[in-house]
Amino acid sequence: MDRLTIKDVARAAGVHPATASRALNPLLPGRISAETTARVVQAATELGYVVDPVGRSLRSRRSGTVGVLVPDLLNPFYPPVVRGVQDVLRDHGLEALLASTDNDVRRESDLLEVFRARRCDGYVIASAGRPDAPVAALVGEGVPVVLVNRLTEATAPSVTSDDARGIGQAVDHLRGLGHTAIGHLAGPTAVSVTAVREQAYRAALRGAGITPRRSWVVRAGQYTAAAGRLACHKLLDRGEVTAVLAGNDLIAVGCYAAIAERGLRCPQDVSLVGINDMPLAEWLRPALTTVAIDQAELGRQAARLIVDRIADPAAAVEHVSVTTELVVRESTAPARPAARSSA
Amino acid sequence: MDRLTIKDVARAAGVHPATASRALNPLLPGRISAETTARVVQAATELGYVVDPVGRSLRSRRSGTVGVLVPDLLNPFYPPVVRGVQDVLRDHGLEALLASTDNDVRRESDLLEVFRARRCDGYVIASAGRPDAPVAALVGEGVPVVLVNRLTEATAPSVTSDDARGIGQAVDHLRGLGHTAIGHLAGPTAVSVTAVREQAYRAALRGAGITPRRSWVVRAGQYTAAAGRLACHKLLDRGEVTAVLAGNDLIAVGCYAAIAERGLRCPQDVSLVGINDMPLAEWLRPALTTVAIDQAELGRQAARLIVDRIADPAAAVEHVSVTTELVVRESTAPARPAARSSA
DNA sequence: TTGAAAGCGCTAACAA
DNA sequence: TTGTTAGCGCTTTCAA
Repeated sequence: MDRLTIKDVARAAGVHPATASRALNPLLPGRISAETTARVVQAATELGYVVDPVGRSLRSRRSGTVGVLVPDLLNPFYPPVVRGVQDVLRDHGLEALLASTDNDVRRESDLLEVFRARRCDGYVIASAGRPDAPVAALVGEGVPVVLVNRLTEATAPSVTSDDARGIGQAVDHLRGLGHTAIGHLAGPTAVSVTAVREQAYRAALRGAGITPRRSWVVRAGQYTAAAGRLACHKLLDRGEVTAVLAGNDLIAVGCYAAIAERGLRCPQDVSLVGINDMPLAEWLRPALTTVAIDQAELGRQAARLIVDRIADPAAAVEHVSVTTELVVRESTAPARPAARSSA
Repeated sequence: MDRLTIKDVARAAGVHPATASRALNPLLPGRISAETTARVVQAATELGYVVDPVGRSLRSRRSGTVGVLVPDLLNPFYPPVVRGVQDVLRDHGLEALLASTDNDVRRESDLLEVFRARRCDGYVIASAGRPDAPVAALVGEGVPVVLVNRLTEATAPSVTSDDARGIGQAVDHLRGLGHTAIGHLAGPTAVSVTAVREQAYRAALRGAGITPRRSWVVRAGQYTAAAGRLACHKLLDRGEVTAVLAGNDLIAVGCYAAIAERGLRCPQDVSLVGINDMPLAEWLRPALTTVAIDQAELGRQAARLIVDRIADPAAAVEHVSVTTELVVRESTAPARPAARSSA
């Protein structure tokens, strides 16, 4: 017993294969009578026919496939994004091809090559590099591309989280607790959200009537707990701040360790705020106060945009912003009258 | 400027397209002279030709694609597995199609349907359900399938982690610290590793000269921190155990919360051991003692097996076991002379 | 609205 | 070892 083809369906319905094909693709030009369509659809259903995407793809030059590129699948930020993308794509009969670039531009361009060979209809690119040549080339050729959480290039649609809003809330929250010396552990400069968050942090401080100092910002080499731990030690060595805004939750995780290693307590001695609200954030002790980003929503919006773009590559370039919200848990507390941290 | 085809390469090399095709696929029957091969390869390289997988797939009935099914991409256990799979597949010129079943058998069979339509050359199935119909059907049809961390069906190759080894080490470790009442928070019965771990736990206790009691085992409804917290409360309510072996690290995360909520301390009052050594395990406070499973290795081995199986579907069915190792951190300590836990 | 014919890019089968 | 031929399954012309 071999695989069913459109010919089998056509024969069963008593029509030409081309007619059957058209009946099963109702949106395409060349409409078929309701009767015929019904007959074909019934035949297809009864036989259990499913189109062969390979044959279709070869002829139609569409693959029903979207290439999804993330910088690091091991970072808990991305799986929910991917999930959101897949859910929406599936609703539109599209499949996601997923790959992780490991923050490597060379690898990114290799993977794009592979995707292109497979004739992806579009691309969702969340790899966090600054504007880079391969992606720019793609966009330049008019291939449908949606950027997620990347420095917005006006030429491609994008989805970003409105980090500034949540960071503003975080700073206000800390200010309300009496903190006036608030540090920031920024991520690596190679990642575009880093700059966004750092600027939002400075703006929020000013908005709260605090003049940010250079010495309050320490750069973590990566968005990892290990890098966060080191950076936090550096920041606390300076003995100025009573609260820390970590560049993301993984960096915050490193802060817990650094704070404890110095014999300090969170939140009594140092208040800590993360960004992302990753799955385990509420389970840390103390539970992490953090700027929640709805990652799945980022993914869903990205999928929506790419679906639109595939349907009409010439449509206006849309930029979507997903709102963020401070989630207050246990890692923030009123500032001590006198900071206990300095040497 | 259109896409390059094999005809372009053939023309440039002065040979027939079929010859060019063969030259670029050295493993296939019908060997080509070294000279010709060199000429073709050079032409292909110079022109920047890459085969069109769609055309190839239609003709050869191979897709260069492996369907990878995981139960839940949001569970930190799986991303490293996926990563391992992808790395090895890529070395063999194969791509992974990835999907998450959400522990839903219905969804699993839908996804397999999609994969089959795309003519995957093989399947790596890590969805954790007990032996189920769709997968059994696949195996029955002789389609290359590799099972990861599932109840071994002798008919399909499989990769499992040797949980018994690490669990044995964990129990010995606790015994050595003076614990004799060691509880276990088992996962849901629907997941096949649950039974494996529970049995290993009982066997290890007996091996350590301890008679396991029924009341020492509580079942968590899911492999999540929330379920672990509830189950841990139940276990501690019984006031018997001084140490807990959690069914996995997520369950262990819930235990931290439960222990703290009862005014107990880990590890002074209750020792805790997890299973998996997930990325954040070492960053929890206290750092989690856990049975490390090399998830990426699970993935790599699975990929190796599926590659072999695709090459020779009739080859002997191989079962690979990946070793586990106890990682001692800070969540385990000597048993207190008198347990402080009971009411 | 439907049918006829052609061909997407590639490689398997056969022939030389 | 290489060339010839044909066709994988589908959809898109073009014609009726």
